[in-house]
Amino acid sequence: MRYWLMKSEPDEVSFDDVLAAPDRTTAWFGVRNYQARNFMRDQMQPGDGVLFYHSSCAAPGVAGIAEVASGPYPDASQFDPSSKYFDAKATREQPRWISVDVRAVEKGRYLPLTEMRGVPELDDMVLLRKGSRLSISPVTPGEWNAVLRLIRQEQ
DNA sequence: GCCAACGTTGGC
DNA sequence: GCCAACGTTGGC
Repeated sequence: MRYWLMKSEPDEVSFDDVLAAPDRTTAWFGVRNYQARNFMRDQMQPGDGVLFYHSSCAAPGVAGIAEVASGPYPDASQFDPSSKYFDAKATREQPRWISVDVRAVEKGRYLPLTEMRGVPELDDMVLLRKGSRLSISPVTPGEWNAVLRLIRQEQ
C-alpha cells in the first residue's frame, strides 16, 4: 500500500465534485507529464491512499482523502480532438497517456499549503520542495499520518 | 500578471 | 546527444 498526492484544479474537478459523483468516483484524466504518468502506470494499486490537493486557486491545499479505485487504463481525452488534452501523436493502438479512477473517502478540515509549510513532519514532502510541479507525487507513511492527523483536528 | 523552475522540442 | 528556445506549472 502506497500513498500519493494528486493535484486538481478545483475549477475543473474539486473534491466536492468527486464526493457528488456516482460511487464518489472519477476518472483522473489529463495528466500529460511522463513522470506522473509512470507513477500511475507502474506503481499505483487500487486501495492506495490519495491526498486530494487543490492547486491553482486562491488557497491551495489538501481538500480531502481519496483512494485509487482502479488499475491504469488509456486516458480517453487523448483521443478527443475537441479536448484540450487531445494528443495527435496518441493512437488507440499506442496510447500515450493513462488514467486511474479515484474515489473520495473522507472530507476533513481544509488543510492549506501555508499551514503545511510549517509542519516539521512535512519538511521533505515532494509537494513542498522548491520548484516541484509534479501533479502526482509520492507521500511517505509519516507524511500521510501527519496530514491525516491535521485534517481530522477540530477546527 | 509576474516569474522561477522545470519539461519538451528541435536544430545542429 | 547537446542545449537554446520555448511552453507550462503554480504559488504569490
